[in-house]
Amino acid sequence: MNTKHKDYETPGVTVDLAIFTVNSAKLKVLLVKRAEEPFRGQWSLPGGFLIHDESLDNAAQRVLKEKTAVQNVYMEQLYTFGHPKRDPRARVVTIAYFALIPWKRLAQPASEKIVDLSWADVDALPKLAFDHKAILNYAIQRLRAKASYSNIVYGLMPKQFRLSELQSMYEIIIHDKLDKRNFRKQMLATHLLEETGKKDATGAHRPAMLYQFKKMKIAFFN
Amino acid sequence: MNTKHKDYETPGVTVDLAIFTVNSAKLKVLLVKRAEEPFRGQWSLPGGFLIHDESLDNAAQRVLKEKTAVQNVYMEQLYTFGHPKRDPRARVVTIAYFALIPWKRLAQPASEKIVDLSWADVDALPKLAFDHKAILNYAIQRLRAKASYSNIVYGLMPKQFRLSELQSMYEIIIHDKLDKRNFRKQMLATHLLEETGKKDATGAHRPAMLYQFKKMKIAFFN
DNA sequence: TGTGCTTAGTGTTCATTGTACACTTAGTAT
DNA sequence: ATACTAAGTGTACAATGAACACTAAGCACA
Repeated sequence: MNTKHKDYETPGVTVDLAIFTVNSAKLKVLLVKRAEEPFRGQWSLPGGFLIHDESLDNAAQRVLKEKTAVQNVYMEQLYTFGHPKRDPRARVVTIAYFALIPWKRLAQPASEKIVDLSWADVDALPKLAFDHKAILNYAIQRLRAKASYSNIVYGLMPKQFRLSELQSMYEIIIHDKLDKRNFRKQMLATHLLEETGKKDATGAHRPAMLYQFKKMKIAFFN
Repeated sequence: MNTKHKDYETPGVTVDLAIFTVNSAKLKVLLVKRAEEPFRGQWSLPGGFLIHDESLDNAAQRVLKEKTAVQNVYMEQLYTFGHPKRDPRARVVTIAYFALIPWKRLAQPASEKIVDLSWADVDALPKLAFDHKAILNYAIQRLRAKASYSNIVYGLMPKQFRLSELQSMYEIIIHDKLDKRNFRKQMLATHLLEETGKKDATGAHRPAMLYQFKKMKIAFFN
């Protein structure tokens, strides 16, 4: 258990977050412009070193709150990346998380002010620092996979929404068109949705019933 | 990026392995009796500190080889555990892996000799050191889940086998009986199996055709 | 006020997949 | 030759998934 043996080492331990939202029909991820070496000036995933007495989940929550000012959103541990050369200066192992935030919950004016933060379209990413491109690809893959067999997409929806909005969210994530009638049938069959009684009368057309989730809990279909 | 800041710390980083095999119709996991404090004398999952210039996967492979003398078996990263108090003496973050080994590939005489190693029945586990019980439960859950929607069970089979043996393996993992005719239909429909032409004529009954996997690659059904 | 535009909302048919179920075959043992 | 054991095989029915088009309700504008 002696961590000072010459062959052993105590790598730095960080958490990195792939924080997703959807806006303007595009899947976006939060990027941070690095203020320090290495990769100064390049875009990267938000992250930070593990702090004393803080669990991994807590560290991820802390970073999330620092960068987005939101809490209580869907977050899960993704994978741990530890290639010896992933940081050019020192050995750093990073535990990657991914999080989902409904666009409406983001304080847009505040985050727009911070020039070093950017919600980047995942289909038009800049060059990223470290191995963050690989981490992000892994996160996107997981998000897309889970969207097709769970209700993880719930994490991106506002409190109340039209079924057509929910369908659009699925379509954006899985990159495919869905049949309106089948989609509604399936969603209502899960009994995870409930009518609010309210109607959304915006637009020059028939108003839509607003729905909400009975409780925000991730369920698995099949 | 300064890891010496007072609030930061560089925790120890280990890998721990849940190494499974099946023998006598029971799912077994490899345990190691701890020779040192903390938890001296208690059973634990095999593991070890990360070594300089070694990737996480390599570290896991190293531990696997040290304890079982096998290589080239199915292994995947499971989850990373980092509760601040999971090791009573120092902060240690551990990246858990799980591995599957066909019983026949284990050099039984050699491993039996080592009194500090034990293949424990997962339904009759001793008290485990650290949070290894939680890690193991997580691993078992993942194994059972994956068995039902992938061909991960392949990792537990010998080179050649009867279909009835493959069915038994599934039944042991998922803890349920399967229909013989439906099972065979489904397995052959994947086209991942091929007849060897050989027959296994052991036992006082009709000999069975021996099958093998076309290539050991994990596929997903559904 | 009525005509056109837009999105909301709704069922049925058909194809595919999954599930339940029982008898014959080929060998060994006695 | 008879009994025992596991191997091997097909069909009918149920459940699920996929394709598909029209009516309803509101707004805008002439």
